[in-house]
Amino acid sequence: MAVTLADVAARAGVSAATVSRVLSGNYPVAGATRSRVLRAVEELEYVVNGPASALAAATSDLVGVLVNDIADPFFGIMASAVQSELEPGKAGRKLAVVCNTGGSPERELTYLTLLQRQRAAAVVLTGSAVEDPEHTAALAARLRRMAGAGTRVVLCGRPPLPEPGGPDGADGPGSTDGSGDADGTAAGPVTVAFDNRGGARRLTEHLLALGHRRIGCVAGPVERTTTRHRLEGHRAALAAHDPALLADADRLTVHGAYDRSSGYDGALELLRRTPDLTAVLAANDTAALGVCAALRETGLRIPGDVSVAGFDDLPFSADAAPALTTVRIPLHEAGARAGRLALGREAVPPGGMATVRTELMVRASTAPPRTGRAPVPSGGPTR
Amino acid sequence: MAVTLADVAARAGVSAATVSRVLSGNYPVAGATRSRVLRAVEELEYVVNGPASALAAATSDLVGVLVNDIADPFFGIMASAVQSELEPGKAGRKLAVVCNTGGSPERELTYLTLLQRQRAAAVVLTGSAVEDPEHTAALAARLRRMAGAGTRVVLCGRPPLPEPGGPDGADGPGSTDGSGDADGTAAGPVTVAFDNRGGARRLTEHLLALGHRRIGCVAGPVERTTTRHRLEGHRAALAAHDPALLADADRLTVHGAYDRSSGYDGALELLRRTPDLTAVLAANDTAALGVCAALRETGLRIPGDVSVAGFDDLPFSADAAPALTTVRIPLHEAGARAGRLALGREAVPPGGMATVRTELMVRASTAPPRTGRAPVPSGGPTR
DNA sequence: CTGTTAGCGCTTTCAC
DNA sequence: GTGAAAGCGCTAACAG
Repeated sequence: MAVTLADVAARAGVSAATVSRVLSGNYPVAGATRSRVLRAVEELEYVVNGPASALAAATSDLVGVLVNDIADPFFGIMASAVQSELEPGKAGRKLAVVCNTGGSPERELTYLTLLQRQRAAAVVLTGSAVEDPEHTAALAARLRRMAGAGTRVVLCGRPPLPEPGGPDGADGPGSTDGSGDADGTAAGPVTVAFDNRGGARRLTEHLLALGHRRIGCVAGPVERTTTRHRLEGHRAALAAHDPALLADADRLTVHGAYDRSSGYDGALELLRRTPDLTAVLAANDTAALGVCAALRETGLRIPGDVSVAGFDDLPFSADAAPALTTVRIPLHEAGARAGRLALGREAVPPGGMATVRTELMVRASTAPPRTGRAPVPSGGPTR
Repeated sequence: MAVTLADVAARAGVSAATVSRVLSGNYPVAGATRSRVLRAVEELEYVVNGPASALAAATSDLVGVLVNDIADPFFGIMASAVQSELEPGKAGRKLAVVCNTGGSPERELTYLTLLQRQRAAAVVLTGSAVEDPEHTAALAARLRRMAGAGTRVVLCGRPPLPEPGGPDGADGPGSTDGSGDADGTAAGPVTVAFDNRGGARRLTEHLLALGHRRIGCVAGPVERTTTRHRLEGHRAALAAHDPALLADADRLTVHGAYDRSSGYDGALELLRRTPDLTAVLAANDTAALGVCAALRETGLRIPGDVSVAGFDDLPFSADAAPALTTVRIPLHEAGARAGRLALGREAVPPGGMATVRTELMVRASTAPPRTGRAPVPSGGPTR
């Protein structure tokens, strides 16, 4: 059907092996022969058969990038950065496979299986991980197996995997061969973590310094590492400032997804519970936009009546009105680093983990609380 | 090294062929045998070798999705939609490969080669196409070849490919086999186009109806189909309303990328050229945010002094302050449809092309022009 | 430097 | 219903 190596070899008057060598370029070939082969390739419009070469060479040039939501720029930026590192010299070009898990543990595993089938050269898991112990164990086992088989595993924006840990009886055979395959490339998973805790803590300290005491939190989904870390940072700041503030923390916290409508709904719920709150911390910038919309529709001014802060510092945050105070995560740098790690082009950090610093970006959406503000105007939101 | 089909067969006490049949499920196998095989698979933690099976079956389960900028939600939303259609029943699961071309023609071709190597089941090209004749011809030829080889080709958000057209001598052998390979699946490229022209036209008509006459345009990159179509729609509306308006059209148009800073810079340039303009049309919503920022920093109010409109209706547009008047493109629906077409799960529309309607979304950023407004305040932007 | 020779792991007729 | 055998197209030792 299609043109094969043999066809090219025939036309160039050489053996298939020679054509293969010319194409992969990792072997000495006479200049004359090489150009003759190249010409034949051109003339026949030959295109290497990927599966065949992957089968014979037992390697593939696929790199999987798992994201929780590709429509969210948070992931788009990281994916783009990972991919930008995947094309060094024309030769070792890798193909990034972006897989959208939708945040579902099952799909995460499913895609990993697909990637495993393809004998992917590496996989990069981005964003928060689900904290269900069962899933975590299954995921860790799967990733360890892939790493053992030579696939590089990089975690970007989530904490390291738990160690093999506790005994795990009732398992099929072959479950004890966890040790590396004497392969050399089979280092365990590498992590590029974000300092969500520190960022959240600094953000809350900023609000506290401005004089806020009743700070609402529209947190992310429960059972997610990122959600937990940001909340922990927030509460640590509260505790350090005045342990008494912790008393109201639960009432001042609602959970939702990392999206606009969760911010909108969450803000309304918070306002219902605590009409006199003076600030709202959103799960991320996207949710912050929803919070702002809800406040505005309720008749509250930002930051006059209520201060609002986001997280991530996505591109649109600086352009929101008012510009959003948020915590910047160097997503591009983190993704690029993950990409290099996935290719083995960067030394693995000590302990297999690097933490990316986050930076507080103070902008117009936060200001000192207005003392003695009247509670929520009657009427409620207009939508 | 890894567990193979033969290992599973041995453990289950059957032949490799039987295991293969059980796994692919497209062949009658005795119930008892099937469960025995399945158990062996479980116990051995067997994972199919993708390349090997792709080689033997001469098909792959990869679907390539080419995007111009994965960090842009415009593409993220479409990619996500395409992918969401790629997993019907557990069985025929396809793996979406999102490739970021960065809008570069070379990379577009490079990725297509990579996909061709992998014998991708389908490729979906999203977003605007570069209009360089040479590239267009190369791209069309390449896509036709892939389609001829059985790969489904879908264009989403760009116009159909040109027909083979003019004679193209001086070509290698095998360049005349363009006709389908009697394969059945080898239909030519299918297109899901956006009605950019109509949307732009309606947007401009809206502005015209409000009373605007000096409308600036921060258009997208030159030589891009989307840019040209939106500009054509704009000018058609102008011409229909009053041909005299066309005279200033060129002076009132600047080009940039589809990003925030292009909108920012473009708005300043437009203001410099035409201080008394009363409205600005941005290339897309992201650029519109930049336009708004520039206007605000210049001391102009939106829509009081200048109306602003975007294009695409990305999620954040409704939350901008003021909420952005824009043209909604049903990106998710379009992407989903492209995904179904790529899988052959939806009938090819007549003529191989479907046009997705666009919808004018009138919000708060556009209003009647203020008559007799004073020109740009002195001082200029503060950044 | 180049050709020969074996497979890589799976799918798929064709017999039984 | 199941097994046997013949490749799919390429790479990777070995010879020469």
